[in-house]
Amino acid sequence: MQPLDILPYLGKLQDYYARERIVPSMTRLSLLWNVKARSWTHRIVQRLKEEHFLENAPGGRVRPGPRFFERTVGPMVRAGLPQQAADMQPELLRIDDYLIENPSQTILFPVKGDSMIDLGILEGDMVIIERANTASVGQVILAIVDNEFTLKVLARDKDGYYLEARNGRRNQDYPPIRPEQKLEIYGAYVGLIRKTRVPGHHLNASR
Amino acid sequence: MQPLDILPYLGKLQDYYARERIVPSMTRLSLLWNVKARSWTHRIVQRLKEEHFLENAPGGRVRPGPRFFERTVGPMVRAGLPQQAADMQPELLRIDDYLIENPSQTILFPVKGDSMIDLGILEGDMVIIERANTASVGQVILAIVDNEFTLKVLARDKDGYYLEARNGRRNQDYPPIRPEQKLEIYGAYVGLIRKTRVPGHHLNASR
DNA sequence: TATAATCGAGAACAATCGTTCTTTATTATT
DNA sequence: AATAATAAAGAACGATTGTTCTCGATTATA
Repeated sequence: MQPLDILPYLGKLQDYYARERIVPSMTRLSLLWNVKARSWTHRIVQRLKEEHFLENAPGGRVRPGPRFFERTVGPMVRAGLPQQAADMQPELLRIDDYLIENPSQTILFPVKGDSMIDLGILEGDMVIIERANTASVGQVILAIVDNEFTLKVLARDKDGYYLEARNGRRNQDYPPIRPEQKLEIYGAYVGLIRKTRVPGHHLNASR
Repeated sequence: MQPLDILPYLGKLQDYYARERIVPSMTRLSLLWNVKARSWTHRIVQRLKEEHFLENAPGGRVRPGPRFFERTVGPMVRAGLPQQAADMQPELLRIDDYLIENPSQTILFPVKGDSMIDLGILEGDMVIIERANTASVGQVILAIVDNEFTLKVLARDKDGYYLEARNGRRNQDYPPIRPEQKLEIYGAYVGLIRKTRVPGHHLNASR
């Protein structure tokens, strides 16, 4: 461990960040930490940076680093019990972070039908589509065919590009789609979210 | 719609925030938005605050507001192109709010194996589990069997409760699991997220 | 005890910050 | 064509920023 015990400072900052979702300035950090000198606060911050609890952000500002959201693991952890609980906890934005890379280019589309069931895309799911005009063969894309959106696999043979479904059991119901003239690609399938719970219905509604 | 079209500005800021996880200063926002005057940037920021895309943070700084993480939801069945829908305001959805109802009781678990493939749960997906000690027959639950987590369907016959897989093609590989003594339920399957993009790999890497 | 390292405070600095005010272009409306 | 509203830029303000330097107090080590 470091000579300077930075963990109490880190704890206070973590609590503050959970409240305000921002790393404050040196002056406000000094107030939060009961440190009189901004220079000393500055030094503590640098220690926290060295330990990757904090890191530099553009504009000389500071943001949480990779270790900032680590949770201290208690001593009584049963074997096999949720280690996973540590990595993702209170940050509500993390799922969003995980799934969405370019927010302005990303749109959700509810799925109708079972034409892509072999890829685990079910009716009622929401597919995450990132806008793109091009794609490569084998990719799952959202295309516009006859003024309707269709989620299919982009394929190609000697006659050109076409769209394939992925439903092995009802293959005859989903023949390949060959566009009359042009194949308009709207975006690429980059992820999926599914909510199985009935809205408003709570599982443990014992109250 | 607002007189000043703030959505393009919002989009750029959202992308920036996805990268840097910080709302920059006015000066840097001006650079990002190609606005010459900091005063004009200031005004756009205030519009975004009025619409609750941004909000004030301690120290005169700015942080994302409640609507910052909303995603647009596109139409799936409706005929017509999205440009036609320009007049009607698009539906917005926050992924986290949509999926998670009780954050403190919710944990993500990565999926191993294909035993639940018939329900569209694939290896590599993240299932959303809400803690619960009880469940009803037919529900998908995360149970603890032999100190390991297992995602299965809760079933019951004359001999008592047991766990079923859902893989029609390899049924013989996943026989029903009958606990020796007690069946420990960890939580209920309430949703799923899937990221198909390879992390760090951009689809349109044409540079 | 002597000495070095660390802890903590204060002062000072240029740079940047958010904000406000004024002025000029552009657009829409009458 | 006249008028109003909006979009955009520029200048300037004091306040706050991150950083560095210096100097006493405390602690550990030799």
